[in-house]
Amino acid sequence: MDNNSKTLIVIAGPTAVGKTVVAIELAKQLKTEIISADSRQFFREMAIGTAKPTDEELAAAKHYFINSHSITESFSVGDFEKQALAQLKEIFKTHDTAIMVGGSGLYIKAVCEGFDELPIASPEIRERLNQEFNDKGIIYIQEKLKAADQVYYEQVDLNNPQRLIRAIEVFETTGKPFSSYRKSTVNKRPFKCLKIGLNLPREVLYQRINQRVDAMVKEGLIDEVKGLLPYRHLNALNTVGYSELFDYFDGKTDLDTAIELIKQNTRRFAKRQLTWFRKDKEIKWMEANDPGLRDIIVNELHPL
RNA sequence: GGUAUCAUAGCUCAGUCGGUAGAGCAAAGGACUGAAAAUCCUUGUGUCGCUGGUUCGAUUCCAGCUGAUACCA
Repeated sequence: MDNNSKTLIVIAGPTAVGKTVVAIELAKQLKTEIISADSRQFFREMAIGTAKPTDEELAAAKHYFINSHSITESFSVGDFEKQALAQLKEIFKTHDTAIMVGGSGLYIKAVCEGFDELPIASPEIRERLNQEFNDKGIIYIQEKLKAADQVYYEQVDLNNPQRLIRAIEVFETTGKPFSSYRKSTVNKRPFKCLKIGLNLPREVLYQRINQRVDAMVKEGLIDEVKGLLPYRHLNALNTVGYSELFDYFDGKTDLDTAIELIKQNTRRFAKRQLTWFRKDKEIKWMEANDPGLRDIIVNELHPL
């Protein structure tokens, strides 16, 4: 069979918009499986705070990258790209369509367009650079980048330590400037991506976010976070819903304030997701509460 | 009922010795190629409570009204 007949239906959109339900209904209708593109839901130790599909939902359609990794493993976008592509290859052996659902724009980009061949830096180098940043400040890091990669220095947001350190660690690992790797290659994939963006009026979305946070608290979010206190230094736990409660356990805020902050930071997160997805002109936007949504998406698969 | 104080951005408030106003927070917009639920950047949105008076000009001064708060009855 021709590879071009394979289609990955991507369901994107901000958190709490209702992506999970749509993806599962679609998977049932198309009798296919789901790849999750969510940078936190693959961690099995984090459950309530990441709003994973329920056991019932997981039973309704086969999901990949839910509870597949531990917070103690390092699992980057690059790893996700490779593993997701391998998984899709398997799915496409027996299916013409597959579904990818998630709110992590970079992860979706990894699968649909891919990245340039970039080296993986050792954790030691990054740790050392982070330490240097803490000790000597942003100017020092900026100067270090300027010496290593003048081109990227002129493009990058110089106030963003993560960007600066990433570029320096690539240089220190390979001896070649970060900018020399950046060619914005769009990788050829053996399938088409049909990107659907789900959205709701801002007010409705924010109301859903607030309600969902309250529901998480009722389900036991606070105990979940308490149990993860020993792992709080891990990157996986630098996450909305967890950071705020760590502050509560540190006595920096009271519980009500922490919960309000979770709501606020989740709203801000949703806004950032929308900014990312708006930039992607391939996305077809739909109202998440449209009752005929599933059929509209299926119709997109068979244009007249 | 009386007296006093207050009324300015979504919220808390500053300010204009009379020339239509600005902070913090909230919010909005944006960037982002292996940390991405991360990280970073930008932006003030206003009948200055209402109606009159004085004035070239009133958000500012004056009067009345409305509302809030405190105290006195």
